[in-house]
Amino acid sequence: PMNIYAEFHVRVAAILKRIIASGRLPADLDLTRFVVEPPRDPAHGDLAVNAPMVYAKEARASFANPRQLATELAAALAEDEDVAQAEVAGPGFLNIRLKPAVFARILRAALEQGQRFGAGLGNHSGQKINVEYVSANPTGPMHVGHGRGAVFGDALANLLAYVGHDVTREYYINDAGAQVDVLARSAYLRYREALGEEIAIPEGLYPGDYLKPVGAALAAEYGRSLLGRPESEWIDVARGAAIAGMLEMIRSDLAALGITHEVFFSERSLTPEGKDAVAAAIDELRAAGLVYVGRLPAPKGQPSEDWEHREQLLFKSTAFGDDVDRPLTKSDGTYTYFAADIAYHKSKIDRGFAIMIDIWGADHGGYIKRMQAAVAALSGGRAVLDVKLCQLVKLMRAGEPAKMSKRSGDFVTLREVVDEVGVDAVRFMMLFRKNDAVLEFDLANVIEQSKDNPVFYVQYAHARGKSVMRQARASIPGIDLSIGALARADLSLLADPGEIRLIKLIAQYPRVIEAAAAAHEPHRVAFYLHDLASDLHSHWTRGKDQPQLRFVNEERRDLTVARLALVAAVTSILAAGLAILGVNAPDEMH
RNA sequence: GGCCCCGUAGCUCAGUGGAUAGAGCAGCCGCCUUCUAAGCGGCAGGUCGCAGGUUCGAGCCCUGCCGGGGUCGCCA
Repeated sequence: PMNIYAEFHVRVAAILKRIIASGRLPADLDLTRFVVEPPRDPAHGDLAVNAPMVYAKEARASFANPRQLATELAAALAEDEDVAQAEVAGPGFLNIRLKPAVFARILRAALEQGQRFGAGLGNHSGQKINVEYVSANPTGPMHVGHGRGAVFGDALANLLAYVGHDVTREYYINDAGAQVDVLARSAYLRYREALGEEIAIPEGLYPGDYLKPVGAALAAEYGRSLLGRPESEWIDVARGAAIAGMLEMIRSDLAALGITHEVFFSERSLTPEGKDAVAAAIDELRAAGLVYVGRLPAPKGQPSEDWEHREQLLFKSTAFGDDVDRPLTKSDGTYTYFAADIAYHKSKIDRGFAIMIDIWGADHGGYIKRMQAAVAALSGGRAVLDVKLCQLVKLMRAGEPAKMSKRSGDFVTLREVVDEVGVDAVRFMMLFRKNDAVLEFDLANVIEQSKDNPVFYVQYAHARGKSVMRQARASIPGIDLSIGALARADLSLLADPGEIRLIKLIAQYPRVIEAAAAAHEPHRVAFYLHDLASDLHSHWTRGKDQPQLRFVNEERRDLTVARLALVAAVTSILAAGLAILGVNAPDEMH
């Protein structure tokens, strides 16, 4: 754990507490309100503290203005053994310049902690988090939109695990409802086809040929025994085989993306076909007075002709901030998807998860409030649900849009994209954007091996770092580049602005990780890695015009070891960050 | 009509309430007898959709508009 910004937040808070003890600041001052952060302009120093301005109002009684409070803080910080200079700037900023030894310490920590640098920060030790992602319906292959949610959820789970949470990765199988019966009928047609019949897939069934293997398997297992029978006699068999086949396909698609889940949770197991946990969940809500029979107002705007005003079983989600109460049963008396989802989230709560994160497609945005309402109701407010919406993916090829539609049977599948451009490109590009922004994904661009392609750019920086290490071993026989030797290097030799820039960026890594994890935003890691790669490439190239800046200097073994310590730290962080994103960090490019 | 997301350079997008709003692409000008030029440097490019408000301070928070997308019982 080596977050210099967090460390100094503690130290500044300690000074503020002393001022509070002296009676010149109120006792109830909220010490979480100020921040210690890297200043935007590096010329301002290493750390910027805004506490004097944040507490200007509370300080007014004892301090004439924020600058005066800043001056007192600066005087106290000047005593800190890590501080080279603390000065007041602007309206009341406190700018801190750190001693070089601090950065040497951070660099050593990065080297020695390796893939654990910046990990396990904060107080997350073992806190259980459930991350539910993908949850594509088992009715066909995954498309690129599913892939985005899958990659996002997987990277977020990696990130949360990295900072010390006990993460469970979960997939909710939507294997109940009418859609899987449609799937079963489609599979039955493929079964007949497998037995030699000429078939046509009618409108409304799934036309994709991915059901052919299911049909063939049914034919192999049941022969002609299911032919000519009423649907009621074969639908359970066909459904079971089709769901199993589709799940196998989806798991394989996910495996190709490097994604595995610990838990696959069946919706069907919750419904009356299973243990009917839905009834139990509804009973629990009813006991809390949150379930009633009533009528919903018709939707405003475009009036729907088939709207039928009638009574239905409703959950009082408005008691938790939802816009209207939500139905638990359909007109035929069966449960809504929402009712089953309530039972599912109750299961998560019962399994001890106080923090749940669901990754959904953007078309489910209107569903968030009711689900959070249900979680609040079921947990008595002790559990929280954060829902991350992934916007759609516009799949392009050299500027031309590529169509995709779940039911068309001829859309571009996720698997095809992964096979074409590789898992690294797919994962990185999907994480190189905020989850709630529409993603334009150009197949032609992401396989380009140039700086236009951020995946390649970051991977190349890693390979370049490794290459420098190889080069040093080759040109300086007997040089010791073990972690121990690098950590013992005289890091005060690193004085070039380009080197210092890299060291300071390394120092920010733990902070970036912590912030990304707290905000549930893995894309911040991707952007940070891009910045770090950029600084490494930049400094590397400087050695072209100024040979004295090159990492490897055969005349100066001590300097070389110090510089390689820097390179090794950068390389290590690139590898650690890429691992969080689930992207490979190659030792050389081909 | 209600709710949710988006609106930042010509394009694609970053930007945890802080100081002079950043990057990549596209455009223009440069750098390969080299630790991999698969790279780097520079120039140019902005009423942060509009208008109010909160704040010492707003691209960020609040309200209202405008534009784009999503969604609104009996799909999941």
